[in-house]
Amino acid sequence: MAKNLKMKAARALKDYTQQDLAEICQVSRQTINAIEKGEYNPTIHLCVAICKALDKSLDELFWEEET
Amino acid sequence: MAKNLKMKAARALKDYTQQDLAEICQVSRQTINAIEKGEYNPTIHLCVAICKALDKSLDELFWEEET
DNA sequence: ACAAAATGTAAAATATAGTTGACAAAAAGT
DNA sequence: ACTTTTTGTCAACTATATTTTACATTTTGT
Repeated sequence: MAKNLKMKAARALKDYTQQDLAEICQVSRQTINAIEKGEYNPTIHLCVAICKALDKSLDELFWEEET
Repeated sequence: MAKNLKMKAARALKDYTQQDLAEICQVSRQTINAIEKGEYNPTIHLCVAICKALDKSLDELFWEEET
């Protein structure tokens, strides 16, 4: 899996630390870190929570062009 | 969780059975069934595969308005 | 240079996504 | 009415998302 730089950028735009975002989404900091690093595929529910926290759409942050 | 009727409708529009969609997405028929029934949250990777199979966007099929 | 905050990372545990096989109920075809 | 296809559902299993604890590294602030 590829790194999620779009998510990292959107988080930076909001001036949230990984910890901040984790708390808003009610997951651990490591989970946010792992998603940004592309280490695993989060559930859609978590993706939606992240999108709402960052004021972005699913397509903006999580669409994957490659197979 | 709520039923995913938008996904069911998009599948109907393509004239795919749950089995058809499952094979395209390389998951079991029961998994597709469970997602349409709203029994669990799929991973983003699977959501993207479903969207591609049904020619829909993530926002069209998987955005959740409620918390 | 130093301290504090933020990020990267790893191992062991838990929760839940997804599989497999099997059968019943409902819908569609003839 | 009958047969076939599709869908719903259940139980036991496997794979993996996510947690917790803990520590090292990097970045930021003073």
